Amino acid sequence: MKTAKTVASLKTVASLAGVSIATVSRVLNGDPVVKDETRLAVQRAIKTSGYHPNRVAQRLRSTNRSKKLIGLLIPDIQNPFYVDVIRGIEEYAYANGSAVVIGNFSQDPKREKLYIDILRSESVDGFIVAPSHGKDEDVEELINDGHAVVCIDRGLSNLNVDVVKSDNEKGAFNAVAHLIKLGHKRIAHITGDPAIPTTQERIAGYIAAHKHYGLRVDQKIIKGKESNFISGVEITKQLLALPERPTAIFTANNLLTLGALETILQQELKIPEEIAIVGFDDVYWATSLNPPLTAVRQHGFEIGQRAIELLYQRIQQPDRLPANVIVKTELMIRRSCGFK
Amino acid sequence: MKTAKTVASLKTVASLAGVSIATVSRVLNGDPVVKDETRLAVQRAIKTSGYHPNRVAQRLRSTNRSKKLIGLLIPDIQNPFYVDVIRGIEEYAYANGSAVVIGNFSQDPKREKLYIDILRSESVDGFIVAPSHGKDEDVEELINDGHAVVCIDRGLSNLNVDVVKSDNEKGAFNAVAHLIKLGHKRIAHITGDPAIPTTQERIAGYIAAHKHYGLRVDQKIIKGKESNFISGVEITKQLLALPERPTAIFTANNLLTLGALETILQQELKIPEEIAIVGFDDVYWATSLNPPLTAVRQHGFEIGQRAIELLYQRIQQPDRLPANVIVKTELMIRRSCGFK
DNA sequence: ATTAGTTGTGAAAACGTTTACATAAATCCA
DNA sequence: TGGATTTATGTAAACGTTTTCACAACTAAT
Repeated sequence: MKTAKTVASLKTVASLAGVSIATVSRVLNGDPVVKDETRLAVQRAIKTSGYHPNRVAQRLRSTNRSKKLIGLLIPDIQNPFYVDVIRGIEEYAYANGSAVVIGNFSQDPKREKLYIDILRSESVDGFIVAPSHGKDEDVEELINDGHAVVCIDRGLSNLNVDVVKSDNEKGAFNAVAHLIKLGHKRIAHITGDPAIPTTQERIAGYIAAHKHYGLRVDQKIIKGKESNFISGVEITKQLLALPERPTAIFTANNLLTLGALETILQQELKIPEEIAIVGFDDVYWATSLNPPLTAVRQHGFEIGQRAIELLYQRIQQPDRLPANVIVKTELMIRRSCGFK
Repeated sequence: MKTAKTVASLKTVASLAGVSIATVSRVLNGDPVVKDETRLAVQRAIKTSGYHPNRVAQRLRSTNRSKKLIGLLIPDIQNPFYVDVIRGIEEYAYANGSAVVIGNFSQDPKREKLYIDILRSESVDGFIVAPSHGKDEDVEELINDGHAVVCIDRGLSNLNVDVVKSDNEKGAFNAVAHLIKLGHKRIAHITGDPAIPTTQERIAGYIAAHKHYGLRVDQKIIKGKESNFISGVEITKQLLALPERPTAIFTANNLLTLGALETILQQELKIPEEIAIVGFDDVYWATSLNPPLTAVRQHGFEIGQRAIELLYQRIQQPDRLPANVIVKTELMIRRSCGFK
């Protein structure tokens, strides 16, 4: 027969040590007031009973928490960028005895809302969110209700909030500048979902690079619909069918890059001789591609770390002015753009 | 000034509706005993007060939970296979109003233990675990203490427990058989960490295929140290340096595959003409590789789904006999092995 | 020897639920 | 009409903590 052992509680420990539960609680929380003798007795009782504090009861009772529970809302767990972010957050949480609840809402605002509700009623101590869009009312409400919230990857247009994100414009600028310096004159840009702020920033970087190097911008080869693989395939097809075909493509994220690569491969075009490519998002398999992919590296791990640091701060002083952390990107130059 | 609004509780709703908290609770839980009139009044009060049940209090009080909290222990969140598993679990959880707490322990048993402790004291309703090794005492203890546990990817040697995993041996068999049928006679196998059960099963499949087709097994070209990228690089180098070089490599997971690919690329060997490759783990970027990768597909999403289904069952009837679910694999034939 | 202060501990309330039990009101049947 | 039954609701305990307050036992000061 399998029955759940009744786990040791404060009461168990208290009677074992011959003290009240209050005293046990004091020992657990390191209250210096308890006599050394009692402390030892209690500690012994804790050991022998195998007591572990019940975090649920702790969370219900106290507002002043050291072992935190963090809610994390991720738009797409399949995207390796977010996986890096998660790892950064999780590393820090682990080091501080905190736990992380992850909700992966797959870019679906309805699902995002459900998760917010769940996490709220789990009374998590704070949220880290990549809002599904710039005007995300559910996240706004969360903040207005006094919850600690840090945004990653994208901010909120209506509200001043802690944000940690990449320097998207600069990253795009560098990528395109690299192509221009290699002699490319006709560079297409496959953008992500135009509704997402990062998309716009990357477009801005693309244009800025053209301006900076005195190259004309052709709006017809800046195209994008959604931020996924399919969209990458479709738009690459359109671009490759153009009478005046671009010599290079700059893709706005790793899924678009994959779509582009697959299409180029199918049409048996040589990279970089016939078409060069540089992508936003460096991924761990970029060096195993043939040829290895030149890519804009976002420091996802660091973004995650900064986000949770900010969140801890925000929990401690809710009135601190919102911070805006911009994390640098890095252009990883490999062979997919060719050499000069 | 930013102060947390005091959220509505049963008490708020009760006084608003002019009933007792017990009645409100009954309405919330769909108890048919309440009069329609009162039910309506209460529902109105719930609406206007914006009440959401506090899951922490619910969890503290009752043992009979419908909205579950599931603890998920993942060895390596960077591995896309586990990401698929997570998605499967999470999809089901979402559909049932449950939440998932993820702990990513990065193959570190100490970290695994910490997470188990945390999740335990968060009183999660059940655990889904990929044990860090076959004799995982922490997981065993969990089960012995009466918790609901389902293992994925690997079982427990000492204990009979619900397990969901791929048919590793068959998958490996098919991959190697495919190579043999294409005419390869000297096929190397880069294995994962020999301590992990799946590694052994895949080796068994490799050998079985050789036996089945009357091919001699050369133990010298079955090599492996760890299950990571570095190991893939190292062992591929050794294999390629062999006087009698293999014509094909079968890699035991996606990270090893990447290591192998990078090495082959660096040595400028042509795939599949000079060296063919087939990998365990199909990944979403396999079709964008040049050439596209032939791979054994594990149905991670389904594995996740089956696991959480089993977990729900186990929670409801703790004494049910442990199930052992084997999920089929599928060989995705692409161009990295060449054509006949 | 009395008072004042200090030190260590316990009793009890509170957090927001669920639920066993009690009870008031309404209905039934003889 | 009156007792038994049913129906709907309320009261209060319990879950495992934290925390306020009270208090007993000392110690120190007069």
